[in-house]
Amino acid sequence: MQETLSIGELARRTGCQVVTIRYYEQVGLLPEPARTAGGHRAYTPAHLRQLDFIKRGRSLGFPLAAISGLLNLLEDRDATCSDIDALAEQHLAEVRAKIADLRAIEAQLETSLAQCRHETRAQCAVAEALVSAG
Amino acid sequence: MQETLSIGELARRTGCQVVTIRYYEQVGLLPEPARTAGGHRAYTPAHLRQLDFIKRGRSLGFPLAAISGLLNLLEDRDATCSDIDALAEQHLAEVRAKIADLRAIEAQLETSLAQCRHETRAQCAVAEALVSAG
DNA sequence: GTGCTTTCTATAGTCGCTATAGGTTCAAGC
DNA sequence: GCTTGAACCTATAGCGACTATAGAAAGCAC
Repeated sequence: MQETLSIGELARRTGCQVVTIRYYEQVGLLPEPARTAGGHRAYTPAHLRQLDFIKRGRSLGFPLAAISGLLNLLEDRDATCSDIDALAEQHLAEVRAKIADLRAIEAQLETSLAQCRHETRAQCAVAEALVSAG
Repeated sequence: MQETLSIGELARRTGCQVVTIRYYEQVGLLPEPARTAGGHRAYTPAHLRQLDFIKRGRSLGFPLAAISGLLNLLEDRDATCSDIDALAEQHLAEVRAKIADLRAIEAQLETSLAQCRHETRAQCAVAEALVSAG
């Protein structure tokens, strides 16, 4: 009937790892595929599309739970564009918060490293920043 | 002889959580303290200083392994300032790499959200970015 | 001695995989 | 038909840095 894909082919086409695909199935993110007589997974093109979606979501940093929510929204005929955008907005806010955190860390490390004269260990500015309050 | 601190006091003074302090002991980052007759941990001011150090390292995003390395360097009389700075430089590079990743994600999310007209679900730019290659 | 808070240990869960062990199936070549 | 080697199967444990839970014991004020 339908052409199917082995888990290896699916991995190659999506850029996911085989173990990761099985993991997605285990946590309910990817539906269980049919099996061959020998018990090997036989995926359909629909699985390929869904895994592509998951992969893109992951590359945007969405956690698996959010991707699961997005998949539900896409299947829900009553869901609106705003519902989808709300998830993306929320994620964007988290991404920006992380960037802000990391930039503060970057600035502190830069300052300490710039101040350091690389002379004696006792005067190391990096050590200083860690030992005393700053 | 020496005034000691309970784990709760140590937590309050350092801003760590009690369970986290016990975890640090478990993984060998904080030395095992003496115990009271009843088995409660009795910390010294040296523990307080070390935990403060760990806390500052964590707030700079250093992984526990790096903090362990830094602690060893501080105790090693032969270690130089450059040894310490090398660890910080390496960490700074990792922080910058993460920032770059997150900024790319931020830009993509911003673009999708800006393009979205919030009209029909089928035309949602965010969904579009996830469903089709981009 | 009576409560109440703090502390104790041990275990399991979080997230998103990754690694390992030990076995089975499949596809191609002969 | 048979062999070989790759791909596949399940189950389990590990990563980092905690967090949560349960049930018991200690400590301290009144």
